[in-house]
Amino acid sequence: MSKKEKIIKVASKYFSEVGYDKASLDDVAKEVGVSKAAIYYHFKDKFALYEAVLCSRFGELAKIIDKIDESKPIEALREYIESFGKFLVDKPCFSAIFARELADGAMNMPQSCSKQMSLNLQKLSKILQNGEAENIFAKENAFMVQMMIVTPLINYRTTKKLREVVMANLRDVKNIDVDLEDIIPNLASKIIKALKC
Amino acid sequence: MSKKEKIIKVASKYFSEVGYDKASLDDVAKEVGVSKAAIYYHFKDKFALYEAVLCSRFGELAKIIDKIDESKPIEALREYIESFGKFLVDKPCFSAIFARELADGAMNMPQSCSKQMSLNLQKLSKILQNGEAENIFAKENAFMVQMMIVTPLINYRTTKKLREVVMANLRDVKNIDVDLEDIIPNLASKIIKALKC
DNA sequence: CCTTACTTACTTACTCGTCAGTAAGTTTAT
DNA sequence: ATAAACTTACTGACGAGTAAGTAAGTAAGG
Repeated sequence: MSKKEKIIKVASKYFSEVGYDKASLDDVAKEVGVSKAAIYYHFKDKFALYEAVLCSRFGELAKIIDKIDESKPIEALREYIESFGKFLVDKPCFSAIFARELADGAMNMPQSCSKQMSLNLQKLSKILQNGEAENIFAKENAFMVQMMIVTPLINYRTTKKLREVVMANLRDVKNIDVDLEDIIPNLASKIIKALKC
Repeated sequence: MSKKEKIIKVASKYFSEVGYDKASLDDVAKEVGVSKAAIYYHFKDKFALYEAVLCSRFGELAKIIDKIDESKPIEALREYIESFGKFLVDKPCFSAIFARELADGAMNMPQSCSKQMSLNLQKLSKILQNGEAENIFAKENAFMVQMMIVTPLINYRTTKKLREVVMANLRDVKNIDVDLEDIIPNLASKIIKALKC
């Protein structure tokens, strides 16, 4: 792995763990084993490094989503949700970064990333429209459905500690802290049920 | 309104708009019309001010949720979702702060707040259990249902600009940017449908 | 095949701005 | 008079970004 790739990898860990502002490039440099100026050799500034992290992830995701066959609406919707879920499981840093980005109003999301998010939404929109044409789904606001899928999943990862605190507070509420992997098919089934005519 | 209350109000605006780290107490002080040291007269440090903001909001929310009559599961669930939604509409600063807190893993959420969040979850859990006992709902993970309710709603507010960007990218995907008020009953119906046996 | 010119990929050592937090003094209300 | 509610003016630390230097490699010319 090149130094540049290593910088991206370590930076994505820091951005994920502590957020953009608290992530210190001094720390990133120290962990990579280079000087801070080496980061500035490869990236124009802190934000360019963040862009590199974000774009690589959103690019991978968009590729996966793009492959989904949208002809059978229910199967396609399940695959859409499960693909997204699997991506979060595979890329543990992505959940927190994405969640922060949404919470932040996607204020500093590079154009290329928002374009790829748009493509994902377009895919979902087509799936829903096909379902509507076949009288399987009712007419829906695609963005809202997107939010129903994306936000519970990305925030599930980020709230692990919160679940522990809540479980400590409430002894009678059980079985709260389930693995993300088990949550995904459950959410998929619920959303499909909610959308079916 | 006392200076202290005014500080909390302005601070909550800044925390909401730019997040904890970027919110500068110099800016808060300037907008309130006091010196920064006046903030330190009323609050031990920046985090204590943040706690005050957070606790006042979570306290109000918990009071509202606590009043819900949980005997009729479906009506109670609808009221739970709509009360939460209404709270977000009434307190526009809360969405972003809550969203950031969840994205952050609720790392710096004061105990008193996580306790009140636990109480909300307990209410939801009771509603679900009553529904289960009456064979209206299946057995559910209350935390996951909580996430399905809370995360789309809080992130809906924060993603207004993202929706505009997406709509500019995709001309054929229409009617995405609906008011939060209209989203709430829609989400409530969908979640109830998803949970019904 | 070896020297010169140039590039790549860094390092060291700094600057500069911002911002949380404070010490000490001042005004205001009771 | 004295306590509460401030203000002024500062410190100290941290972190983004940079200027200047350098070792190692590559290409070109003689």
